[in-house]
Amino acid sequence: MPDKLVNFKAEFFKALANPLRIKILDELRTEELTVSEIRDRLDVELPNISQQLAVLRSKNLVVSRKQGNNIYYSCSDPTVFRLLDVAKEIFNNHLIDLQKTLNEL
Amino acid sequence: MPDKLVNFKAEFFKALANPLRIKILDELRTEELTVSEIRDRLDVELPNISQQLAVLRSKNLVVSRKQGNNIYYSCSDPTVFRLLDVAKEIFNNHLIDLQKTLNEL
DNA sequence: AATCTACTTGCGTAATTGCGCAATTGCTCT
DNA sequence: AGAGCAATTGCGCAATTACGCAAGTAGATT
Repeated sequence: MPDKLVNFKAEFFKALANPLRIKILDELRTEELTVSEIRDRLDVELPNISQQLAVLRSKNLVVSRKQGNNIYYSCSDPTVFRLLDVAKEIFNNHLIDLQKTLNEL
Repeated sequence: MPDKLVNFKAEFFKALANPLRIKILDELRTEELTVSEIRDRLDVELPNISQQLAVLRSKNLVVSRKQGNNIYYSCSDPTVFRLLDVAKEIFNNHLIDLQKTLNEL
């Protein structure tokens, strides 16, 4: 695997390696939202949201669009949600394994 | 999304958020390998490999099996590779977007 | 032009991470 | 028992990160 690709992946996963950023992305699954709307939904301080959005922006995970007084954020590539879904699948697999282990006791 | 799941995902992506760990996982795509074999393939200090394997182990991304003098590592859930593949896909999408932007200039 | 709104940036602190090096553990085989 | 090999652990340092708070910016509205 070429180094460029490996580093991209690492940077990419780093961007996802934070609960708040995952929650933000999840809010953007179906709609475009302003920073304040995200704040209201997640009940987190505005600067914190803004900062994590900046991280997501820098890794091109979200794009922003200014309209009037607001900045609307949306996900730039819906493929990202597949990552979240696969992660959930792995989570479920772990639960199943755990259950199997418990049943064997 | 429940907090348990969000945190799991964050922890999980954190485990993937490192070039060396990604390289290690990629080596384990097709075969079970000892720590020394991984070291030889990636040309990295042994303690470093061992440390990153410990991270992967703690997040249940790999499992180990002792045989004779060696410890064999393998990936516990091949679903993980789907994550790496989706990440590559996103990487490619970015490249395509970049190219489009360049062509428009 | 002054004010308001929406958002971003800067700063400080505490916590985490990667990695090089040395020391140690745990097996295996004489 | 002890030599030898494979792997892990501990330690120290530099770098990064999250997040709370305060200050700053930019465009809209009066």
